[in-house]
Amino acid sequence: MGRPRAVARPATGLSPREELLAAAAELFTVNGYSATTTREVAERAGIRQATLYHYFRGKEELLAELLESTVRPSLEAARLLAASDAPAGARLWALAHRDATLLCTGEHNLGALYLLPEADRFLGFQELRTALKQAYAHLLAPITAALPQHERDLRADLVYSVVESVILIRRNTSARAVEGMGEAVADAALRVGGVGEADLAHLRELGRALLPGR
Amino acid sequence: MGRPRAVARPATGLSPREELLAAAAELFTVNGYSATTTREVAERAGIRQATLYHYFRGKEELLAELLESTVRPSLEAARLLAASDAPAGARLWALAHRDATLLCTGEHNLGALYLLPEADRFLGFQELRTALKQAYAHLLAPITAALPQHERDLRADLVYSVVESVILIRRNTSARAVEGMGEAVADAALRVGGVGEADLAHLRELGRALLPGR
DNA sequence: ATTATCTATAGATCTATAGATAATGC
DNA sequence: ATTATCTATAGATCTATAGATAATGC
Repeated sequence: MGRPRAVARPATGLSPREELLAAAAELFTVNGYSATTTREVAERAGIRQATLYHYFRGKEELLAELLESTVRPSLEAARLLAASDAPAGARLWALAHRDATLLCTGEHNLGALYLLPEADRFLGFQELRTALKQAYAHLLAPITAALPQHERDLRADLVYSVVESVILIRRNTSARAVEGMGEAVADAALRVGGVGEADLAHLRELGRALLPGR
Repeated sequence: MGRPRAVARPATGLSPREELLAAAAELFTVNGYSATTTREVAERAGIRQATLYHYFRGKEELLAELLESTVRPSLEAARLLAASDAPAGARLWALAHRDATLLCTGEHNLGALYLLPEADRFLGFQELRTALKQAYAHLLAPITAALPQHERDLRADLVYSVVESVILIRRNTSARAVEGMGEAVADAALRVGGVGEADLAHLRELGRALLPGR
């Protein structure tokens, strides 16, 4: 109920709030946060600009919600894998696989939100992301145990950003080449971590068994 | 000559044009393009907003210039290495090293400009970047010759984005941990490409000899 | 005369708020 | 009465241009 919309449209099955988030997701990822106006978001969702404020306190709340809801599933996967008793390398492979797959699938390239300069200001999001990064570092630790600390930190950064690079690949190629991306990225993450081909083949086998939906 | 500035400042040795570019570099990389106003850029450079238009046609020209001047040195390195007769793997290592070092050094994290959603619109820049990406793909080709085409393309994307991930690392850690970054990234690029540890040690040796300043 | 700078501002936004309106529910 | 929406708009920008000004050079 409530006053009818000025522009009628076929129902999407989404709530107005969800329609607004979907519209913001598309516009923020493609055009950026500051370049996107509340009017564009609202009209794309089929409502007038002012009505957006019935569902969100402002533009910032839209981005905050998108950022957190995007990183949360990855963090959830990290927590599940932390409980497993498989070798760390296998869990790292599975985490990278799951994460890359999450970043590849989905209507929009939501990971691109992480790259927005504005994302740094959103502390709730940064906290979740730091936790995720630590999960990677923790799983990598046994693999790089022999290296000096400085090298280990660098490896951890590299492994984490190999996974994030899916975002760049998806943007650059603009194709939705999801096929095999999970495995390719998980392999790449372990290779960058310093795992040799023989160990990798073994860990990949174990890692596959840890993937969801099995 | 010309009318004196409203706000006097110690001379920087830079031309007004260069001061404007430096100011824009800092603001665009930290706050983004759309979030940065011409007033902020100008006042940071020590002049009034309107005077910016004496040196640039508009805000877009500032970003266009920064984007192209950032990617050009990498492309230059790629062209020099294309002429070498060292093994492709060694040249790939050297290119990744040079590129990572360029992205790490420098006052601002200029590579972050590549990540701006607005960068896609700048065709001159995109052309240069495509050429650089092709240089990587060309050097990687002999290494992945045995793989099916789809895998090869994916590897090429991964190798290229390992190098670009330096931008993300530099932003995330906010430290200027340049030390060893070139070698770490070049190693990581070859590992992702599928080079084993024994070959890597050899190619690294050859690659070092190709670095500038030797 | 030339030039680098300035002040002032037109015109076009953009965000967020105020308050009206047109539905349904009780 | 409640609520989701609307229209209208205040106030705050922001970009780019017009035209004045204060130097130097000839």
